[in-house]
Amino acid sequence: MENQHRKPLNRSEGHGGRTANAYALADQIGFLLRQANQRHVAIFTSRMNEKLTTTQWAALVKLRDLQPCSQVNLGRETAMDVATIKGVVDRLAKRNLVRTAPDPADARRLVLTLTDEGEAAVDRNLSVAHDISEETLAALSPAERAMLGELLRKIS
Amino acid sequence: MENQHRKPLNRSEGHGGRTANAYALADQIGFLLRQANQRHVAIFTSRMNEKLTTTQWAALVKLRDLQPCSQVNLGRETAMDVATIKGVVDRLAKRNLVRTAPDPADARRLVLTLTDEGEAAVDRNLSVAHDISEETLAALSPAERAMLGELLRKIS
DNA sequence: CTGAAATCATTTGTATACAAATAAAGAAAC
DNA sequence: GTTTCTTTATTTGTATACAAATGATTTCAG
Repeated sequence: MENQHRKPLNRSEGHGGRTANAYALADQIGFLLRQANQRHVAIFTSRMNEKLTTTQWAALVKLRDLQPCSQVNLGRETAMDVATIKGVVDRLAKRNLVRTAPDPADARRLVLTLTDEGEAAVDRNLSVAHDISEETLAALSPAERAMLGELLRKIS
Repeated sequence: MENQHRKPLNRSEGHGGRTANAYALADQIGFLLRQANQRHVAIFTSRMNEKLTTTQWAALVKLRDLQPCSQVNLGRETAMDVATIKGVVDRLAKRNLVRTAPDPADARRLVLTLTDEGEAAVDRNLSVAHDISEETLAALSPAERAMLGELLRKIS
């Protein structure tokens, strides 16, 4: 039934010299970013073990490098909003991958560290994570991968 | 307090010849895509009128080109899961920007069209949407923009 | 003509994503 | 020492995002 009975009408043709054809969804950077991200997440979900999500993994890996670390700082380092990192940390703590404790020096703060299970989960999955990035970028040459990284950093 | 008392330990050093330093979150394609997407969404949200979200806008613009169109098809064309497009269409219908009706030829289907208000909202915001993409890509030269688009398509 | 497979839509559940409001605690200014 | 500002964390609400299950309807194979 799709479009079978009705010819598409470019309603804004003639308006201000810019036709509707000038704006194609498939060419918009937002659309391209969303699609690329979705495919990456799908690859991640299908290959990562222990039902870890992309953001849970990011939090674990970053915490391993920064620990001990405050929750707000971990959120900053992993590009997550304060409400988002709260939820991610809660779920990781619930799975006993992360330990939380009050900061003796500053009662406002929550101090995060990886548990032994958390450290082990990171160790076990580093090569998997590497393979995930590899699969996401499989269609690109090494030079193209470097270029993509540079261009994405430029627009972030 | 961050890392003040504890030197970072690269626990996996010596394991299989690949150090933890080989996996830096900030270099991962997933992280870069997520950050670029977040910045784009923030720009979109701050500039788009009528509290339209990126996915609502995508649905409106695509529907304008495809209408009349089934819900499942609109979801496919806008890279949205069947549960997701259902929610997006519900919110647009609730705002009277989209009309839904059963398909006389196929009782399984929901046929979508834009209302007059929906058409008007698209017309009013095409140049805004164009400016949003422009701002997202402002740091890139025309050649870099084309390259980014091509690379993102290759990994989608 | 009948049964199986496929399609479309809805629902439920879980996980982000983030704005905004709120509260507690620490830092800074006076 | 007090007041104001900033920081950290939690909570609430709204919007995706998608897997999985379910039901109705259409299509296809035999």
